[in-house]
Amino acid sequence: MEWEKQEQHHHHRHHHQQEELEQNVNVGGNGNGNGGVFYVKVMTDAQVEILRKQISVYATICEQLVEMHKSLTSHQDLAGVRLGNLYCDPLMTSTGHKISARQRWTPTAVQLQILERIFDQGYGTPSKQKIKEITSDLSQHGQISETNVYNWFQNRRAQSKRKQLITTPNNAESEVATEVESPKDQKTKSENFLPQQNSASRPEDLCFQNPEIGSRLHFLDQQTH
Amino acid sequence: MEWEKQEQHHHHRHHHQQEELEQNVNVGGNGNGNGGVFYVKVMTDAQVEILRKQISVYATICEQLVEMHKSLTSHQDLAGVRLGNLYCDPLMTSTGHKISARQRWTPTAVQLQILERIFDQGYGTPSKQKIKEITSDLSQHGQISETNVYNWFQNRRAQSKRKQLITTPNNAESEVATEVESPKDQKTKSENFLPQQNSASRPEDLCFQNPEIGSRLHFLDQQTH
DNA sequence: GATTTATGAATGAAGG
DNA sequence: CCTTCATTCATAAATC
Repeated sequence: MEWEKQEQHHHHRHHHQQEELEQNVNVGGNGNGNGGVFYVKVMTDAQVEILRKQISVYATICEQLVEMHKSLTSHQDLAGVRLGNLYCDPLMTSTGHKISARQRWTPTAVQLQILERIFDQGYGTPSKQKIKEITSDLSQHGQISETNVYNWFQNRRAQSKRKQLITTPNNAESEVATEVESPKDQKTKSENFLPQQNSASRPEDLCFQNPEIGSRLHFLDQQTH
Repeated sequence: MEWEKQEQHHHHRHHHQQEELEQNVNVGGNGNGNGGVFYVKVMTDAQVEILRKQISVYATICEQLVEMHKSLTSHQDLAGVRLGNLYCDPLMTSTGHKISARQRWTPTAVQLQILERIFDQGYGTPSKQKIKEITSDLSQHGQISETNVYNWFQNRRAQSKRKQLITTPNNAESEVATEVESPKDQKTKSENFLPQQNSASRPEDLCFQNPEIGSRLHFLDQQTH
């Protein structure tokens, strides 16, 4: 749609508010020259649809929250928390064919959270003894081995380091179309969505540190009522 | 900000899709006198980006709610709930599933050509220095980052390898039940079953794999079917 | 425009 | 630790 096309034109622009103002003037000033106020739709249907889609995802997350609460409070240490009617295929096909099992460990949400917490506490790679403890703890929340834990810390640290390297080194936002990337993300030619800018726009920051954005939150409240 | 002001002008409207459509017609019909329908860009890029940020904030809030809930419901062994310091990329759930859209890099034709040429020269994964050079070169032909280049080579090599395996099934294996992974076969994700509770405890999976998502704003009606 | 395919990206694991 | 590879997931692009 038109917005996408324009996005192309703005590949190298900066996402500053000044431009927002300018463009807003354009919108308001288009059409006839009379100074009269007419009502324009402020979002296209497609845009609204995108919005709706995303919001519905969050809605579902909230729903899942409820489900999870029920599950966890009713049988907390059950091996499998059944969320809704997830596709939890029992392990067999009708033909008795070999089914490929997931061959690598995948941390459960709870495990991940715990791991992250430990990681954030700042100690480096845990000692072997520590690993054992952690593994023991985590095994309450799913299959896990010491090797898994060890690898996880190794990889987590590497990831952290990498991110820092990419985020830190250049501060040169000076001139020409510095479409600076955040760690991994690329946006480039966005067709459906808006360019995700650098880490400055991390919602965490916005949410907990940037009062301005925070105050804008109620917009969505309006939308969803 | 501007956009909010516009919102003010429309305070009387409801946020229903039908009305969106109607208003769209209005937009098309106003302005200059020609009877043709023209479309104006109704949100500036900056405005849309702000919106995106807001959504992103909600994404984070939802995620943290989920995390918090997990903590509260399974915290027997946990000291306290730390919401703020969770590792979480703003745009992703803790499981790495993307919530709000983040565009992924797509190589331009020229970039692709160059990359292929370098790849064909046979050297393996370029060194970091090489990566930098390549990235630098390619950036003349479009948005790109070193990570993109690195990933590209990784994936390209893997692809090459896969193809070789497939086109060289020399040794006639006992064809009975050994359906080797064909390149398209990798989508059989629903075959994850495993005795672990992994998949079952990840609400996010459900969220994003549910095809019903996307059209409705029904908050808690979402899963009732 | 729904479904399928190709591929960018994320990450667990292995090797050094 | 670092690098590399294998696997997986999400999605852009292609196809129907």
